Amino acid sequence: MVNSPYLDGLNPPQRQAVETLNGPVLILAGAGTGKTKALISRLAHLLYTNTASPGQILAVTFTNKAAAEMKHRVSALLGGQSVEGWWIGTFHSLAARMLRRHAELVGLRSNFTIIDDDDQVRLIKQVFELQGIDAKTVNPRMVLGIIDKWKNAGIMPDNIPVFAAGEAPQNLTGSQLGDIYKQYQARLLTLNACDFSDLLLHLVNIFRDPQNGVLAQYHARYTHIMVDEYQDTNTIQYQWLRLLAQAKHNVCCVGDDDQSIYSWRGANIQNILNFEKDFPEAVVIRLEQNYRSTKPILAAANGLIAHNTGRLGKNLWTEMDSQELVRISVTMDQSDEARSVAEEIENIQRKGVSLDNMAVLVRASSQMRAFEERFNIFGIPYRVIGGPRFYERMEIRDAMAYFRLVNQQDDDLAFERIINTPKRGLGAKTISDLQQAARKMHRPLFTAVEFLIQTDEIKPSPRLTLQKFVGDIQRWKEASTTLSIKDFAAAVLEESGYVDMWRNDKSIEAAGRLDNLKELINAMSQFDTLAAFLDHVALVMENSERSEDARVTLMTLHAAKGLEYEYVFLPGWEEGLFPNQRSMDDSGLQGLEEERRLAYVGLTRAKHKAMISYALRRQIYGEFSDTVPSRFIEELPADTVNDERQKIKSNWGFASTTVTSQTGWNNWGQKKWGSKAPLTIDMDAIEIPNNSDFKIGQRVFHEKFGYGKVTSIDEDKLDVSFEKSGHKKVLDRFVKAA
DNA sequence: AATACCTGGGTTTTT
DNA sequence: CCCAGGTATT
Repeated sequence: MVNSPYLDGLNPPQRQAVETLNGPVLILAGAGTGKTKALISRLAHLLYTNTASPGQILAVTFTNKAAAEMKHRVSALLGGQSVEGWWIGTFHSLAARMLRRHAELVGLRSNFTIIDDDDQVRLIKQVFELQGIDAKTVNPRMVLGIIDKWKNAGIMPDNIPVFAAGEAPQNLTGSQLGDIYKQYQARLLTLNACDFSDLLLHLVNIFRDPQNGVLAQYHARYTHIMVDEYQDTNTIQYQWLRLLAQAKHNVCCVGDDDQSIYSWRGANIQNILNFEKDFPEAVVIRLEQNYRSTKPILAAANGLIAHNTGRLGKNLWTEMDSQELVRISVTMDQSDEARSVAEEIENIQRKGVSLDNMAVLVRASSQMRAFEERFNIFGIPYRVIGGPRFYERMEIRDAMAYFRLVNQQDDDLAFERIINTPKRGLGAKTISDLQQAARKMHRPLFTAVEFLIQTDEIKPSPRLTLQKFVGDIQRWKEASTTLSIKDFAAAVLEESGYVDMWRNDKSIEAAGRLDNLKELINAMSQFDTLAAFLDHVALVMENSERSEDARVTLMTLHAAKGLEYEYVFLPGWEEGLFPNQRSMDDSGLQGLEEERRLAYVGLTRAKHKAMISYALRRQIYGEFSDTVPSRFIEELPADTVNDERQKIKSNWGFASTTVTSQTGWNNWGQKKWGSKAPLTIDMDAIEIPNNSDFKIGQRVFHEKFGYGKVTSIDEDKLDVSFEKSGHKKVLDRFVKAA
């Protein structure tokens, strides 16, 4: 065999996973067991042994990050060789690439637009209007959610489920929903566009039609298929895979049923079981040695996930001993929680640990604000992953609409978005006239307008404006083929008056928006064609914000999958928040178990130390409510945790009190959580500190805020007027008498 | 047609 | 509480 450095340092099951090149392979790989390493080594092995050439390998990942990582590592393994053009990518990006070649088979043209969720909503609202459905009584997003679920399950408009009377969601009838779905799809075709889920749905439909011979082409092309994060595949993705793999059966899927956290998006753990059914000769390999976390962390995670039923079963182990247990702590409220995390971050940093090695993983993005605020006060640099995204900003979407319309004139959504942005004096009336005319002509808006401006149908003033607009688009279209992408973009934004619109805007955000537009133009320079750039934005949608300096990472648990950090903070472990109430209401025990898997994912991100916390009160929609600690805390084996609440208990010595939970999250919607019986909270475990030893007017010292005078006292909360930091509400245990 | 107020709904998670 | 979208007002 050829030199094979990638085989060094693999443990026996990893090595088996790498060397079993032919036939179906299912790798059940626990967190931190080196599955990516195995997958990448396997890809290298396929090449080194001449089992497959790059063009014959299809490597599918779930996230763009994972795809980028795989490309990067494969390239490194091959001595820096470029992997450009290899079939490594997410389900959606690979599907888009394929669909562009066969678009006409489903009634699209190859330059079809992939619309974002903002446009989806706008489109569905238009469909509502056509059907006389009031968008105020029926939530468009909900309906889109239903349609998307169907799409992810491979359900076409003509075979949607039958709803019993009154059973259909959103107070619509089943036939109404079917009509909406149908019209939505029809509108998409008219716009020469598709939504995200369509990429796979269309392709599966193409594959299923033997007449066109497309599937046979791909069967001949791809000899080996690999899939990462297999537990997160949904039905349509699975169908796509199975169709592609059914000829040669050389398919290798890597997954962990304990990390399945996307069932809400249609992911189906059953796919793991289906795999063994569809490919009965599959070799199943388990990777169980964890190279990431210490024994206490792993024991805590194992103990927690053991509460789930219906697992495939896995026994993760590690050789890494540690005295550092999983810390559990409690704070007064979320800002207190954020402060305590910030302080701990500074403590860890003082020990010489880089901020890059620390992460705060939250259940819901609404939790992030408190941390961002506190990090800003403390001056702790942080990066947010998965927050408001660059490409979702208004100015970026506007700019993109210009580019989209230049690329593809049937894109009415783009047309509508920019026709009067910046203001060109075209009011709602004119625009709705145009829409009506276009509808009558059965033409996209742009084509209709192209025609109308040659007639006297439109009044002189809007006519002139539209003539200019149409001329601009046509000219830019020309420019897009002659100029560099960057110059083209700059020209469009400048000549359209869009940049000027923000230059003339005196609001505070205007400068930031201009910066973002500059950044957009810069980002575009990496692309050869406009189409390539548009695809990138539609499919990747992520901030490529790469900063040199060390930062704490703040993100959701979902976004954290696949990542690892030395120190991991897990705040907000409260009933209702985590496990999330809606998840449990919607999906019952299944929902709870998915939440638990999410907790498992969180814990197993930590290499050295995990720190769980919760707040006694949390503000939801501006209102404070009392919380109950997450059941997951109880589920952690006692010998794996360092429960700091115990210390508080001995310090304050309080009796147990029965609290009837009337507050909780019941202001959130109409739902009340869990309150079958009054909840008994062990007040020993919760800090209600002694009455303050402080008196009004007393001079005190606070670590962060310095010296000040107490102005009022409310139980344990002091109002202090600090000499340097001004008036603050602080907890008495954070100040000393001075 | 452009601005200023107001209301109601939202926060689970994302390719 | 905070935002987007809608309505009222100019």
